[in-house]
Amino acid sequence: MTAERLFAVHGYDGTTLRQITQLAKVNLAAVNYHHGDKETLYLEIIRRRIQPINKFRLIRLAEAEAEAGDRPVPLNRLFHIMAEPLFGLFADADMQGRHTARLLGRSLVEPLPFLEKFLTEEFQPVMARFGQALRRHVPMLPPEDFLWRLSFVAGAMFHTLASLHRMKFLTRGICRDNDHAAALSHFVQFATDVFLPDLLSGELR
Amino acid sequence: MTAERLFAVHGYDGTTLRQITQLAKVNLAAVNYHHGDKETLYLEIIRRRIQPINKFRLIRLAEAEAEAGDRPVPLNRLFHIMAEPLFGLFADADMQGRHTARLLGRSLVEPLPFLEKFLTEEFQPVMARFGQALRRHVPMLPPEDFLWRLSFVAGAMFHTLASLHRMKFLTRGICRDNDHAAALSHFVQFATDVFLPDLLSGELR
DNA sequence: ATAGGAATAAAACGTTCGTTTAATACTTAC
DNA sequence: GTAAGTATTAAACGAACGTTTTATTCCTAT
Repeated sequence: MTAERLFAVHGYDGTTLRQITQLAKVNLAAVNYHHGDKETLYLEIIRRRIQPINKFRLIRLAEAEAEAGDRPVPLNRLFHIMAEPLFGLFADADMQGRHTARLLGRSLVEPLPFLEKFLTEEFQPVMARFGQALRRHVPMLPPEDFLWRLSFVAGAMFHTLASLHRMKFLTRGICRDNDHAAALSHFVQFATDVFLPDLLSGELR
Repeated sequence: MTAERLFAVHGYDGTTLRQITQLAKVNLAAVNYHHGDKETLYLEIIRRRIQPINKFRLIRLAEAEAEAGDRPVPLNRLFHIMAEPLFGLFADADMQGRHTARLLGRSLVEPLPFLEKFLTEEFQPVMARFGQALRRHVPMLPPEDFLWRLSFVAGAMFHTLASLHRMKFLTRGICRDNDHAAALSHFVQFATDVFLPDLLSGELR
């Protein structure tokens, strides 16, 4: 979809229906006829991408927990389950996935009022179950500390999704653009380290 | 400034000059008379905030390095120098600082074409010096790994700046809104942990 | 006191926006 | 084959946008 790319690059307000319809070579009125208004179009695009991802994440989480039995799911596996479906978007054969990823990274940070309710409802279940599983690794960490760390890690992921397309520029040529495999493995390692029980017990600092 | 608040909340494209001038009770034409066009206004707002902060950070960095002599500046001090002037914006007596912080967090993530050159020139020197100082703590870490971690930590900081005003919502009431002191101390601890030499040497994992 | 430049104000400029209308083409079913 | 529903198109709508023009007020220096 052309709309997805333009929204990802220029944002909601920065994209016009005329840009979309001209580039996609469809009639302007068609978008209102099929999708209602601009806000609905945007929401449908987001939903079509996010819902399968979150369902998939919940399934993978349940699998991992069943497999782990009484033991907690390993940290790196937890973060892999959460991050892989998102970074995996970049692996699409066409360029579409990376636009999607960028759009998601944007939408999760930009506070579009008409999107807030949907995003909350959509992410609440997966965040709740993920948070529980993660919590088992650091049970005596104060809830506040836990949530600060989780927020930092989430911010790192969102930021990566939104800027993976210009990593080469940001790192002065060292890291490659759209290298989702490297991003995923480095992120999982990074996030795992942030919640290492031995680290957080304070005996290393 | 009213413009700063509106830009911070609704973004560049989502804010109109008419909103700004009506809320600020000034004439619409005055903004074009005094600032040229809308892009210039936005850039001036950003510059007026960022330049003092980056100058201050470079001074603090030089002080810390002089004080440390041959030894590297401690990790937590490095991150404190980088983060404190930004989170410190929330400490302004009026509400202005937190809008500024949110605006910066937004601007550093949203790719506004007319801003890119300025931001690059503005942040390149401080990032270069800071990167060097940080590098001394993990000299054998491959440059790629180093930059990935640095990118994650930067993303965490930007995201925190842009969303500190709704931490209570995001943490379901556990963390408070606009708690810049907690944000700073938790972030410094977090970032320090991410670059702990003992951690990165791999012997803990 | 007054001329001249700087700031403010009101009004209008031309564009572009999202959306709607109204007419036409296409598809499907009987 | 034709009627009914569905999809596409061109054109127009009113509103809002950033910016400019023109007129007026304010300030300052001689």
